[in-house]
Amino acid sequence: MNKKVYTLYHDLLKKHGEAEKFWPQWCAAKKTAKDRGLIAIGAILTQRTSWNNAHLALKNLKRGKLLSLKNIAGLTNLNKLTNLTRPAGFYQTKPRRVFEFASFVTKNYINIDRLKKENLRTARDKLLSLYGIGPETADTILLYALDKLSFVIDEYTKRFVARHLSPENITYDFLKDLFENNLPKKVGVYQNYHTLIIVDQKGEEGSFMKKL
DNA sequence: ACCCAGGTGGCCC
DNA sequence: GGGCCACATGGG
Repeated sequence: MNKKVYTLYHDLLKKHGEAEKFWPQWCAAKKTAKDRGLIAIGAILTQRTSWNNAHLALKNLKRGKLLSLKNIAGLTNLNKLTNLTRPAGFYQTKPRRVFEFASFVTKNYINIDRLKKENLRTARDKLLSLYGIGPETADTILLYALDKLSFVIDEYTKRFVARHLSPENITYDFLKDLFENNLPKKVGVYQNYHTLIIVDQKGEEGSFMKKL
């Protein structure tokens, strides 16, 4: 099973090509602090929600000048944030989750580029300590917003594993280790692999990195 | 009128 | 530590 993890990656590459071609505007080297904030906010908004609905909420935030961690952290109440993110559902929890994350970044790091400089283990532990950020959202933020070496285990990854591998167990940490222990330690590989797993199941349009 | 979608925290045992 | 459950919205 071990060797097969990397083999499957090459199969996906052969079938779909580099995932980066689907989101060239967000290649690691080109990402701005704004992009990183947007990706992190999107990661929270898409929890248990179709990307289309999260996308509607992101467009509302952009229109309302709230697609900004600093602006969100500066809010005195959550009314506007709640109304703009309503399409993403869970209006009683998601706005608060976004606000808590934005406050965490601005209070402790000033901006997300400073958080990016944090040690991976420390950053992950701190993200996990925040309200509404569990392992999947933390890893999504780490891998895509901060370009850190942290593989994402989501529903698509689990289906992919069930379909192509026969893991001893399917706990989050076991599957995360399965990928991380059998791949080159390269952020580009992690990002490409995870994105291709999704593209393989639902097509390019469904990619998390769809242009806003 | 159903059913589903890149989870999470709060229960309960 | 694991198994349930509520949570909200828009699209098929």
